Amino acid sequence: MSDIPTIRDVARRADVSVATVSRILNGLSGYSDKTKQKVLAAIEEMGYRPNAIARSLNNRRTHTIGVLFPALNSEFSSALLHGIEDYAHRRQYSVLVCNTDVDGRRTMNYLKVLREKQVDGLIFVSEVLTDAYRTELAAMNIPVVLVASSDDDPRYPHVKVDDRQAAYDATSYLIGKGHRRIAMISGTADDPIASRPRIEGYEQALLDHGVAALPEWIAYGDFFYESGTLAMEALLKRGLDLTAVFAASDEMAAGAMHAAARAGLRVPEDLSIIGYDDIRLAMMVHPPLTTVHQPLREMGQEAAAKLLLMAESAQTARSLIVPHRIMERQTVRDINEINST
Amino acid sequence: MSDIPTIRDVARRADVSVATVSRILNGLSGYSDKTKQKVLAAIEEMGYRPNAIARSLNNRRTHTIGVLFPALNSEFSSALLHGIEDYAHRRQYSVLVCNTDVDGRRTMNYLKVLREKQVDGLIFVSEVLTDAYRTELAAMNIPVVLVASSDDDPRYPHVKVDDRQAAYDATSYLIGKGHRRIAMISGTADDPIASRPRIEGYEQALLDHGVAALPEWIAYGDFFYESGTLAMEALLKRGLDLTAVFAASDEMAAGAMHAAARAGLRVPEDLSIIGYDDIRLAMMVHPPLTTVHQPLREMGQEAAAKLLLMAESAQTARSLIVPHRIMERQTVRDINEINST
DNA sequence: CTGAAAGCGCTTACAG
DNA sequence: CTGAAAGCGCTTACAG
Repeated sequence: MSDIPTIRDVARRADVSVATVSRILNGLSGYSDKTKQKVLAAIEEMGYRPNAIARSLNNRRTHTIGVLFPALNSEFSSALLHGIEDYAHRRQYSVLVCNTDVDGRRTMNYLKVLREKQVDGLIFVSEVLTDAYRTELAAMNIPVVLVASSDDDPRYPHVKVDDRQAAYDATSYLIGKGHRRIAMISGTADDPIASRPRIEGYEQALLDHGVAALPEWIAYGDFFYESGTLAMEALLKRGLDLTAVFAASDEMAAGAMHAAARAGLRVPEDLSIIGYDDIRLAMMVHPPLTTVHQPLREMGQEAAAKLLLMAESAQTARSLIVPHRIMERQTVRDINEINST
Repeated sequence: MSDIPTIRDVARRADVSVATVSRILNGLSGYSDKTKQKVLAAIEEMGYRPNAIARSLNNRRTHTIGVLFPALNSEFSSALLHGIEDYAHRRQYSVLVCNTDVDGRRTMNYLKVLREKQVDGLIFVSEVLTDAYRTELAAMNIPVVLVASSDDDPRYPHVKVDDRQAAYDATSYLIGKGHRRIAMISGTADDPIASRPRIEGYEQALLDHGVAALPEWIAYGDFFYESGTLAMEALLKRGLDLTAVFAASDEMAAGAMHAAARAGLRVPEDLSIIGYDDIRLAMMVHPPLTTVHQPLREMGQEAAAKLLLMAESAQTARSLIVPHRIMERQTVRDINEINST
């Protein structure tokens, strides 16, 4: 009595075969309306629910996707996850979250688990594929989409902004406001996605406007708040007499604002700061942070959409560069006005 | 050749039965060391990985748990999720995230999906159980743990702080700093977990210190930033001449700080503010927010630990009230000093 | 120490 | 329109 009813129990009760119940459950054809009513009634009475595990064993589809993040506890990740989960749910898929913790071993471990659990697809967030991952992915033979990252292998499409261009635009924006002495707070030096291209965009913008780009104008952090404070302090110590800073993440920008305040600098009166990401934090700091907006939620949705497309049609999706834009708030001062006054 | 190898393929290759391969895979006894080597070699050569779906069908255990959140994109949720995921992973469990979106229908929908997918347990975050949920949960017959919420049913243990006491302590802290004209920004009025007890704690602290607790000193928000700004503005409009505010979430506290600044009030010089949660935002706003610390990450871990205990031992875990504490930063001014100067 | 066989709860040709 | 039966990839008594 306390046993969970199976399709057999339903069949017995409705006095039909399990095949018929299965057909009705799956909306296939091949039964009279009378039979259908009888079966539906039995299902209702018994409180029957199909076992998705058993179903998956036949179908070889679990309607579950895996998402790998390097850091779960950042707004960046949760905004993306929100978008992914949203789309997946709409399409009746579930999402398994994996926190790789910026650690290769944990990623490999997760890949093995996800393989065993037969997920229908995988989304990598902010992670660069190593050869080991590639080997494992090839063996898994399921669709993969990268978010805020990219790979040369066409089998692994990505969804991201044009980081180089976005950094170029952020820097140009500062220049447009009359700034010339612009420093940058970059993320981890060796990150080929979120650091190198942004540095290049920053340098290119300076060069295109006749400003020299010097290494000592760049300080390195790790994208998190504390490192932004440290980087800003380092920059200040160098005595560069700067008027503006471009930070490669909003958290680092907030950290920089903190360091500036501690050094007696007012933002934006004494120092202008522009961030990157436009996570909710940006609008919650004071003054609200001018930053490069990345449509994180949409990026998550797009990535999920591509993944499911690949999972259900076996075709490979195309990469997508989503538009970024400068979100003007109150941390950048226009010095042009001052000069012309 | 491109087919994924199964346990049968391994058995054939190692020239043993599938039963033997299964035993070796599961670390059971009953085979010679020579056989073991042979099988392990075959597994290695073929790149075989057991199919967890098939295994689950036998075991009736999926080693997967579900977590339901009302809002994925808040630091509050992601800190909890981080703790849950962390513990689950250590114990070889996977976690399925569900964003219920403050919407009953979506919760019921998720419960059905999680039931079909045969999760081994469920964690509800910040959600009050309705009768409909209870019915479904009873039918699922799997362990459930509540986080930042609670329920009278002893089958559903919880992990949370003592909200009433925490609010009492926050308010008392303000009083200890010489404040008497203390307003409160509460969360959604009808929330029996995160609103009622905190309001009671606030009022009790006032009363215990001989200060009248009046309804007009309370403004209501929804825990998010924007509502904090609005609530603060409403409070200011009432002309209460207040010196301090207790906000029931850090986001609302940050919003209140914003409104205060816009009204020309300096924090903490003109207005003291204390928040609730101690999410990372609290240390990133300026000045850093004094707040009630909830050990979110640990709460997530504890909840997961209780859930797995229940899932694996069939005993029911006990509820846990975790310790909160006042995290002193820079948004509360001590007026005692001033008065005595 | 080892294997044949039943079974987990479904789906899906196949036959009627 | 309907059912018997094989099969999905494992595990687990049971027998030897």
